[in-house]
Amino acid sequence: MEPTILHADLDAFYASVEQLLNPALAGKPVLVGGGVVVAASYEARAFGVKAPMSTRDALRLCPRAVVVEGTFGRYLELSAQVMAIFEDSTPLVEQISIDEAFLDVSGTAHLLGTPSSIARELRRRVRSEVGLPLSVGVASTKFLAKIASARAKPDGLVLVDFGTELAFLHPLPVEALWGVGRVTASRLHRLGIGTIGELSEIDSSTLAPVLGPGTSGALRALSRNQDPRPVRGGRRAGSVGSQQALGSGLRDLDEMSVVVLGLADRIGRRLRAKDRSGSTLSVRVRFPGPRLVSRSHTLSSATSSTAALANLGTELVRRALETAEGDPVTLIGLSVSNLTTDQFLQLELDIDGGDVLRAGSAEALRRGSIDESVDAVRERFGRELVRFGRSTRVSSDEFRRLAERS
DNA sequence: TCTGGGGTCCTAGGACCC
DNA sequence: TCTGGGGTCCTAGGACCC
Repeated sequence: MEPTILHADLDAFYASVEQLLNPALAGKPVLVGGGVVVAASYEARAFGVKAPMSTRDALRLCPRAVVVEGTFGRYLELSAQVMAIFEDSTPLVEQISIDEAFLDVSGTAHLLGTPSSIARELRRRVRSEVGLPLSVGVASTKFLAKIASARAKPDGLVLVDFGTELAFLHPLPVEALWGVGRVTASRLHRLGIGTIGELSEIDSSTLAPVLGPGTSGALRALSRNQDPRPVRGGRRAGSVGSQQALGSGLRDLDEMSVVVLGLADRIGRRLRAKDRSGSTLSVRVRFPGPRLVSRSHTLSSATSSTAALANLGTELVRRALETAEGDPVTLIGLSVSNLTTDQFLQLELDIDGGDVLRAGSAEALRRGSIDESVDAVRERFGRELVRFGRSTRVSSDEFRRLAERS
């Protein structure tokens, strides 16, 4: 018997795709990104280049590197092809980013062979059918499989068999743990803890005051390879967001509201394309320092309307600015959470003095041009949209006529 | 350290309800 | 009106990941 959790991770994904699409780049150091390196091929990493690093610094380390801007749409396509191959080996696939996923093969191992032979087959198929290198870790828990796949890179396979987990885990630095970043690592170092083995020996009365009871308990459990989290298939995103850096910064709220409108439009379109709506809008504003201020608001019903997100977003930015004392804003981010899946949408337009027009919209109509329809209705009546949420279907000839005119 | 843009999860306080 | 405890939701902030 072998452990049945796999972590499959594409190697230097964006850079590998660029090398695949343009064979002239194969075997050469490739940097993907603009001002910042988002991904670096292994040939570039050999010179010490890492993401994220400024392109200027990266080129100093590796002057022969080829810089490409990146083609995100192609990355999504190839990612979907790879995920489809994963789905062939088990229905329990939990995609955690564009280039990696957990697989639980406990249900299919008796049909397809041992977990490590399934992992070899995944690597072979992704290489031959998509053309990309894939590394896989096989272990008894999720986080250990993830550490194993990192050890397998580039283009390898690592199995951590039953009984060998702690011997594999304990010599590693605490930074190898999923969830230990810069802050937590430096707190652990101050306690004299450098390796996962040392972490496993520390008692909670020492650790909890430094990291808090939650993080302390979780890390102590991980250091003993205790990770009960199951592989969850069919997970959907819990939030949709977009953000924009603003260079040296903006001070004028009108200029910021233009940025907010652009972000709201991007988010609104992505939500509508997925038939989803959200009821909580969060705004993140960065000031020099850097200082981050966030403001959020929860609506009584979910929305995917560009106009509604933009109006509320601008209001939240205005509230965030109250803390700023004239500092320039260097970044604005918008994010919609509390997502629901749309079935039908109902519009209520406040026309005048308590006289409310209700108009229902069928899904097909909403998909194409609901925002334009809303804007057309609003223009026509000169009133603000007051409610835009999920509801049961209400048919309305009046609305259809208005929408058709737009 | 920041440079980008997309996310997840956790914590803690306060409001509100039973 | 205050006594108590428990649960949920909202908001703000922070750490972390790719």
